[in-house]
Amino acid sequence: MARTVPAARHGLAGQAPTLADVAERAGVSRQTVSNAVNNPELLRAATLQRVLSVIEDLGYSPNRAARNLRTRLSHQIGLCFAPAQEGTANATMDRFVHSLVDTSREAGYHVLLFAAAEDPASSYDELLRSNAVDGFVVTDTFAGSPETGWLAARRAPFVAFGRPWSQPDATHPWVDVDGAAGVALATAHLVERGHSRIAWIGFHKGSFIGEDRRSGWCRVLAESGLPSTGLAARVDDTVAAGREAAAALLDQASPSAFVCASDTLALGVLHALADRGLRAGADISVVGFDDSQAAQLIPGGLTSVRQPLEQVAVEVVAALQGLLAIPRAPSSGVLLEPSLVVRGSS
Amino acid sequence: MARTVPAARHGLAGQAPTLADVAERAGVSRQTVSNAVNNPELLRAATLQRVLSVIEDLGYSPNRAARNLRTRLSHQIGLCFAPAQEGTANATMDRFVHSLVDTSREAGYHVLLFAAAEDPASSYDELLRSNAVDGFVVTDTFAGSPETGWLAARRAPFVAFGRPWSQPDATHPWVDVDGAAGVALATAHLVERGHSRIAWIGFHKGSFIGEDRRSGWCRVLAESGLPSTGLAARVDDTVAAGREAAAALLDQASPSAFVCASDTLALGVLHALADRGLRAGADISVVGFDDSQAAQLIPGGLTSVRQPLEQVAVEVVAALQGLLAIPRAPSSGVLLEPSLVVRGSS
DNA sequence: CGTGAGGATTGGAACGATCAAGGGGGAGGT
DNA sequence: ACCTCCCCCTTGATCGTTCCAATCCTCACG
Repeated sequence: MARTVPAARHGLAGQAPTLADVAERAGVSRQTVSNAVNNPELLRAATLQRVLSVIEDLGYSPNRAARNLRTRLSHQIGLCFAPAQEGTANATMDRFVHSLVDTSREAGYHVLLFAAAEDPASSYDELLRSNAVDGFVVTDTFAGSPETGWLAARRAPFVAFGRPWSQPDATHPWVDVDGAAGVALATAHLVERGHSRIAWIGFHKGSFIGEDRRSGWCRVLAESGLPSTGLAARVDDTVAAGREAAAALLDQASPSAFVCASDTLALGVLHALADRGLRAGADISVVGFDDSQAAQLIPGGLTSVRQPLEQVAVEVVAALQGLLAIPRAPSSGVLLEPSLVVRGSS
Repeated sequence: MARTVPAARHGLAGQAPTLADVAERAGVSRQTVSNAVNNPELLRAATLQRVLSVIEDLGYSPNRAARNLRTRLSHQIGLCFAPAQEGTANATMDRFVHSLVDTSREAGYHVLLFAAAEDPASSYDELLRSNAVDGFVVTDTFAGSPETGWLAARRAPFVAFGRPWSQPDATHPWVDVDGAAGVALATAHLVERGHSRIAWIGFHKGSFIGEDRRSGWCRVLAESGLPSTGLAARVDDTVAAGREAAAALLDQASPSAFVCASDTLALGVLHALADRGLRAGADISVVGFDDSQAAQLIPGGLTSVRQPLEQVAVEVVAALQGLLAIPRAPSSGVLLEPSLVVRGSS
């Protein structure tokens, strides 16, 4: 029946000190130590000082599991990690994830990665039911993904990076980058450079993102009184498709510049130019979208639209915090402005 | 004094069912439900069946926090996420992280990301003390990072992606890719193509990785009876440095091919070639290292050494599992062979 | 038919934190 | 002197799971 005396543990190496250990050593109760950590303003200055110094001495950190169990909060955010497709220049994930991790840390959250299983819903569901995460950050709502609808129905806290294109009645918070504005920047830049026949290579018509970006091109051309007919192509997001589309446009519409919906497509254009001995920048201008490593590093450099991913992360975390503080808060969307990074290709 | 009857909870939406709920409904004890989940072989077939179907009905998932608290295991792996530097073509993180997440899931682990704070040790320490993770995966031991030494001293379970170059007496498990073998592949490939003056552009002498990779170049040249003197440069890992080094070598040593320690440097070489109107592949061959997006997508394509990151992840997880199963297991290192992806630049 | 062996199942305690409610004591008002 | 209030701190209960030891059941065997 002999209960282990807490004091006996102090010697045991490898045994992390608990709140009770700190309490005993500081001569206060467990709750007081807890308050010292979570609500320091409740303690008298002298007591706080004493407790904190013991915490320091013992190297105490609250046990996450115990805290999570009691508070029903994990202080973890789930993120489904979809890496860049091989063969594309998509560059968002790396930078975004880093920003998200940084921002989350400041907000007291950790980022838990998971991969989508065969059944997408089950991964989310399992994490949620088991209380492993407090909420989710959902990216790639690009493709009109079903996750958002599913999570919303389940009343799970989540913030989307990407607008709910296909569900105009969606009520979840989201953060997105104004692709149309980015492409408008790019197009205006080319107009300013004196180009009058500016072509567009974008995604298929079914892509909301593609059409949104395209609208920026349309708008600036219209505002500038420049032609757009016959100057647009809509293709798959691959280098090969961009190359073919560029070749066709060069043959049929003699453009002097290309604006592309992605760096991948822009690289396709560069291929097509190289095929004909044309020089990017000098002979034909090219602008991409995403500011990928490839855009930054290829000889000459590729002018590209850069998404403010750091700020996206900040807004996402802010929205998620709001959501967790007030579960049924009114939803809202945040639209951020991208910038244009000018390099040798224009 | 009225205790809430468990049955009362069934109606409450939003309240996740607990083990006790399942037990009551299945007419067994909590422990039996626990066994059904964790040690099904202990139950009689009929009982197991019954319990599992109730679990299914109720949509029960064990509460992670409670389980972690009791077992002192979090089933989470910590990974310090260092994104690719802007302005370089380093491409390892994205692919590796994805593979790690996938492999971990199969092994029953989740990946927890964190960012290195000002004090590197404190981030690791806090996660460890608070029991947020069971172990770590440490990358970037490239720079002879102090984390490994610190973690080892703390007897924290961790596996390094990267050899303990600077600590030959290190006893932790590690997984690495044989850079020398990769560069040897690349050099042999160029020799086979008929090149006899093959230059090397690598990292500064202090870089163990750089010297390792360089040794692959040396070895193949020696084996082939080809010259190496005057054909090597050691510079910063930037495009600009690669460009300058290539220019200098072209002027002074008239090489017909370049092998580089990174795609970043190789892109610098491509710049230098472009500066002089030389065509990569046709006039001068170039091989990079890392198979970055830029290597894959630039016009012509850049031949590059590709690390088997998927397999690295598998080995890392396996090593970590072993470590967690037997804390003081003898350490071991795993060295994997990279492959060469041949593209237009050679 | 009792009995022991061994597998299946159970109840109580514990993991380490927070919540909710309950004191002790000094200051201030009556 | 007494009551009240507020501040600071303590005590007991609880979150949902697993560990441990004990109990129940089943069945073969003497």
